[in-house]
Amino acid sequence: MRLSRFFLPVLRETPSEAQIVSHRLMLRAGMIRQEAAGIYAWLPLGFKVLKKIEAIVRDEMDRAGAIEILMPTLQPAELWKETGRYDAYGPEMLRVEDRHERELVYGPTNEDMVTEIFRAYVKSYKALPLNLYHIQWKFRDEVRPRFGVMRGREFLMKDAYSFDIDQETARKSYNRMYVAYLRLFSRMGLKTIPMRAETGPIGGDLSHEFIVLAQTGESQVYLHSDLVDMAIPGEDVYEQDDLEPIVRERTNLYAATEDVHDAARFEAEVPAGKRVSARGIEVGQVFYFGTKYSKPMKATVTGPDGKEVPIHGGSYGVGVSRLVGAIIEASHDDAGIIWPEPVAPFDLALVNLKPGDAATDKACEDIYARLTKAGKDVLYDDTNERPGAKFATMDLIGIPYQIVVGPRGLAAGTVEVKTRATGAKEELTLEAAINRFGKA
RNA sequence: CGGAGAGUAGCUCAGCCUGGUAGAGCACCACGUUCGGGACGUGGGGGCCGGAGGUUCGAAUCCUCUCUCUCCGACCA
Repeated sequence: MRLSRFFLPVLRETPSEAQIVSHRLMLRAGMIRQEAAGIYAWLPLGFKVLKKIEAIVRDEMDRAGAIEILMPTLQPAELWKETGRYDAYGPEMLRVEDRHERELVYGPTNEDMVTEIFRAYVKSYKALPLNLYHIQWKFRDEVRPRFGVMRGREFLMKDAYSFDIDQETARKSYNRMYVAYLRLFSRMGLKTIPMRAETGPIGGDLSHEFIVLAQTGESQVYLHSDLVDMAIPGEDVYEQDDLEPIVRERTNLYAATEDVHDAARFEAEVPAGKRVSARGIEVGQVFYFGTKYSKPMKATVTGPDGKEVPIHGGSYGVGVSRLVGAIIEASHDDAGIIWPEPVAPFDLALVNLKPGDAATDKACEDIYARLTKAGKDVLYDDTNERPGAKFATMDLIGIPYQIVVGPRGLAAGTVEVKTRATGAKEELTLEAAINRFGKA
């Protein structure tokens, strides 16, 4: 993409409404545009990142054996009345009426609907376990939206729902998602810690929140320091039938958000030198809720013994749009965002320091053409901005690598390759620079 | 939903107290000089001053109502 043809409305000044760093940087980098309180339009740069995150989530869910569907944003109110949540959910749920005066809700979550879909088709235990997920926009009419996309009213969420014949197998499904979450956040360059959590309005009795440690986190968390650098399971982990050991290794160590924090237990279970108290951002949550929905909704299957039993369910959410903010909170510096490579909006930036200079233009076009052909997503800054402004923009939008091409370097036969995260600069020949990134 | 604050140009803000036909910096456009870490000059475009009432000869400015947004708290992926 040529920057001169791209739509990248970067702001030099910080919009006054933004308080936290991720919100400020997302506005400055031209990633989002606020349209109403807690409601954002995604501009090209932000949308690219959102899609990258979504793709990683999807890929990991598929690996873990979940099956993607897509449920609508609007749901009939009857479904919610059937489970009693129409009243239980409160004003946070957006309710609308269509022209026939039928009540609809803009889905804040999908347990009710997915259970309805399940019960319509699945009648035998032989179809289990089953895990259906979708990635869809949700709406929760928060009293006080804030922090940009970190707490919007409209947000993109991946929600998966597992169906099992009994508690024991449901536990396996739960563990599978637990491990999938460890991997999926790690793949985005995030360190997340699973923590015991309250179950909230979703209900149930087994739940963990996945928390990114960040100084600007919204909640206080307490944990055993060994959890921080625990190895992430490899991609072949799903071949194992029983993931309990991996889960147990973590749940044996104390980790809790302040809602469920027990100071006495914390001190009893964690040696003084291992106690960590930090701020965190919740990016995912897993629940096991048993028959909470299957009983009232009569989502039953016939078991091997011929008896009809309600399925045991779990639900598993990832805040996809929130992750964009969370990643920035965890990875930025004074100059701007530092994208982890897997979620970066572009693989690398190519900076032409002197457009109009024949040799510089030619070198840039050459690099651009060859890297693009090699499958790299390159942002080519071919604008007439002054070099300082170009560097500031590139640092702000946080593309992992920059190839800087100018007459001075070319005279010496080199271009500069900069790594955003470390600030490291190398002088390479043009060929060396291309080869550095050109192997697709 | 309680408490606090803000709505004036795309962004950051001044003007309001003490009414008199709307400003600055940045951004944008043109020309020129510049050009390796956010250049400079000259000229230019852009605002029914959130909305509705009211007071007044006259309202961005005073009064009333209303909408929106932000912050702190309680609540949440």
